[in-house]
Amino acid sequence: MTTAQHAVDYDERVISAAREVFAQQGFAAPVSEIAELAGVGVASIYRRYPNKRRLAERVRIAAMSRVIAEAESAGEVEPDPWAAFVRFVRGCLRAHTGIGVVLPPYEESEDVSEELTRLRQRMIEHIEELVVTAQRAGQLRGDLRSADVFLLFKHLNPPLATEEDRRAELRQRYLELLLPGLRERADRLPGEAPDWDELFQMCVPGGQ
Amino acid sequence: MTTAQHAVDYDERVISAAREVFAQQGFAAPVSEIAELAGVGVASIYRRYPNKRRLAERVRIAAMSRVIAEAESAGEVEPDPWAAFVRFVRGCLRAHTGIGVVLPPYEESEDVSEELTRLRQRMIEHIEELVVTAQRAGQLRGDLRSADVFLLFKHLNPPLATEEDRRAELRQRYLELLLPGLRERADRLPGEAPDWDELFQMCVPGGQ
DNA sequence: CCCACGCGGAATGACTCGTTCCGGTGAGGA
DNA sequence: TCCTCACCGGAACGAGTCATTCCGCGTGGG
Repeated sequence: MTTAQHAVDYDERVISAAREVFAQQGFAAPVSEIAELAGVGVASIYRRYPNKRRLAERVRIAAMSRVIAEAESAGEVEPDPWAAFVRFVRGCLRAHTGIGVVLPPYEESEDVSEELTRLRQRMIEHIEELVVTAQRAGQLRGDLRSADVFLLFKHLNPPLATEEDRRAELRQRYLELLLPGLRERADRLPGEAPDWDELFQMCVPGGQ
Repeated sequence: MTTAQHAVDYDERVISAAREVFAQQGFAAPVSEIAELAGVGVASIYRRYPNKRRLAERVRIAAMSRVIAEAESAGEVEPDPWAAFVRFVRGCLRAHTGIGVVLPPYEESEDVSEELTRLRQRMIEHIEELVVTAQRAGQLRGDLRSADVFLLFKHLNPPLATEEDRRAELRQRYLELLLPGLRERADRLPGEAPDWDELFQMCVPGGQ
């Protein structure tokens, strides 16, 4: 069964590379890049998946499962609702979760598989629960909706935003979430300060 | 001078359309789309600008000037430092300011014009001042840096993010800015609630 | 009524990317 | 040791996209 084992490894490397590439660059990323990251030839990818779209679907299903797992474990590990919520958000943003792959539609006319639809529903329900629980405890601002969580994820995964995100209304909403967090407050945690020079260089065009 | 006036109108329409298109889709957007939005033929654009890059440079210079103007007027109009800061951020995000065009580098090896460099410096100084002033007044969280403002703008302009933004460190930082704003607090303003159904449909893939 | 001038949009050539094809290679059997 | 053959990497192919250029037309001034 050496051969079969080998095939499994191959699969795993490909899926993992696809998650990373798709999450960072969106589904428009070239297959060749996935192949390179996985250290295989493109043909090996096409030998296992009929086309790019199917590969993407597999990756999405895997990523959604991870998000669900993240939500479940967050609720179990952290008794405090706010802590659970924060743990979930942070967990989803860890690279290996691949939230960036969960968010964007592959294409306008994607015929969504049944499995994907079911997972999506479960995922939403889990997030809903985390939000509502934290709100009932008076720890999460009451006007937050689970849709906001997706919005937040989307903005934290810049390259994945689609046409609609640009709508002024959504930007407005996002800003409303952000600004209150910027005001000085006694209970703010110190937190680690990033390297300011580096941050500047990365954020400002034509950086010195 | 009817002809000259006509040419000016033309120019203005093109620049304005370019700002909109570039801000929304990034500099990779096709020139033809700018032409269509401006209601002119592509040739008319190339008759006035030698190539796409030069057009982009013009647009950036115009946008940076507007950002600077926004910062100046915010400081003058609002005596309260926090209000001035918020007004500036909101002002930059208004479509006609074109902050989305200011942020991204056009390309790796862009030879930045002198004018652009000078404007960039002025812009940074203005933002610095707004931030520091609000901090001295104890209204803006003290760990905010002007670089954060760019980071914020970048994330509020999803399609413009570049390779580097995805670095885990930056995401981490951004999250730190966001999360405190989500906690329940007495002084939170009510604000207008968006249409949740619509928000969901836009944020969740395969939306019902 | 004629004629440049300026315009819109089609044509061109370079390039990217999904998918397929092909020659090489190494493990395993004779 | 040599032969197979299943599997692999990367080159090849065809379609599509986009920056830039070219061309014939409409029109306003003479």
